[in-house]
Amino acid sequence: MDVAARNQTPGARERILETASRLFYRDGLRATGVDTIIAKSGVAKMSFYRHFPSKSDLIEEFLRRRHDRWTVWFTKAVERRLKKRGAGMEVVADALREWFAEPDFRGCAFINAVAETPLRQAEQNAIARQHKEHLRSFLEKLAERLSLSDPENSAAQAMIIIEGTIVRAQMTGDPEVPATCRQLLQSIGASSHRPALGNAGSLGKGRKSATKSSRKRA
Amino acid sequence: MDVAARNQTPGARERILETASRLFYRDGLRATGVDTIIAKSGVAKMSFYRHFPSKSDLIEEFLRRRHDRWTVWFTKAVERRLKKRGAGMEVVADALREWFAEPDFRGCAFINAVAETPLRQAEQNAIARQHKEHLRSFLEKLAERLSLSDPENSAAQAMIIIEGTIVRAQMTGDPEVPATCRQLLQSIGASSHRPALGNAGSLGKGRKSATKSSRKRA
DNA sequence: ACGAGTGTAGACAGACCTGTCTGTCAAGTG
DNA sequence: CACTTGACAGACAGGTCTGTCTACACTCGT
Repeated sequence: MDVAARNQTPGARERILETASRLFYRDGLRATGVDTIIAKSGVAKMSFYRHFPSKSDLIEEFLRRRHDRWTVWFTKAVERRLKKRGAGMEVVADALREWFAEPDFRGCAFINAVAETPLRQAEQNAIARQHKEHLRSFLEKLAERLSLSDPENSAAQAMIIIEGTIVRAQMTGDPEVPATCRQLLQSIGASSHRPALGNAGSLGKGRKSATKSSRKRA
Repeated sequence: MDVAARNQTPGARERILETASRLFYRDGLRATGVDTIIAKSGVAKMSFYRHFPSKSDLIEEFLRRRHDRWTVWFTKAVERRLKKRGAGMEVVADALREWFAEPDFRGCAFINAVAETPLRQAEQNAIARQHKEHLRSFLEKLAERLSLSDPENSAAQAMIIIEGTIVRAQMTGDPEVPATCRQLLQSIGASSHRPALGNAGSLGKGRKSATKSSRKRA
């Protein structure tokens, strides 16, 4: 029996994961009980525990899956907009706007996960951190491609702006948030980029040693 | 019996609130049960329910209290640094650094509260939103005092940067985060401010109508 | 035909959760 | 002294949570 053969039906595992993803994101990890997931996905309890030995396993799988899907979507959304001539880091804001417009948007699943997880639960927090590091790395490469000054610092700035934008969108619901995000993103790493505006300095080589970020964590 | 007479002892209510504040912030709202709070604050169950008819009431009181205390601390921390000649919006980053250095720092209690609260719990979310609106308003007045261009827009930018900084500090623990925040804050509303660097435009009057933020919410 | 794998249905255990209730004690006040 | 007020101690109810277990059905490949 090959791999293709066993995946012909939607399957219990898939239904569980789909339901769990929706509920975990909408209501929170802790607020969603396994009984609810089992009932809503129309599955037997033993089927649930056959596929996921514990709720934690399901949560971790949910986070990994969410990382995969979100990253694929985000990368495409950015790359698509990047094709336009003269496009820069600010296209990220437009991608985010698209995300925020989804009717069930409730912030970043990873920020939310960390927010409701005590420090002792190591695994969940680790997955969330990895997701963010992945995003940061993507932005650093993007900064390089765009010939921004100091890609590492530019990525660090972009991360702050992006996280802030997501949180603001979640908490206020204000539709102006992506526009403000766009302004901010346009201002980073602007030294060797788009010489038309030509305002060098002021950012990226600010006072004191602003870019000693090579050695991290004390 | 006047008001002064009944508040002579530390009291059960105070102990409950103190314990709850610590546990709610450290472990999350949902992860902290009333039994634990009652046990750790050395109080009888009925004393607890006399002062707080339900757990929700305690949570709301916790949030209101946290808002009061944090706001007092933050205002002072900013005002103190603002006295220095030439100080601008970036002093906020230094205040945040001070906060992040606290050993039990685990992000913003209000972001965390919203993150773990399903949309249907209106009251908690409302208090959190009010807290953020209060902060935004403070920043707008600050922007005015500093003669930044478009105070409303400057405050909107600052909010994104601040929220992002808090989330980054919480998720990565990277001690460089406040420095990056500082760079970003220095770049906002820079048109009529600190003419030495003199890089006008590029921000605040970016492409399209970036500052139509007067009409909010659709 | 048979066994392995996957599924459903639902009882059950044991922990934990919020909230109620009874009863005792000590300090302050008329 | 009698009485009120606030606090303590802890049993209890009723619900929900995670996770286990038994029993039965269907579909494969061999």
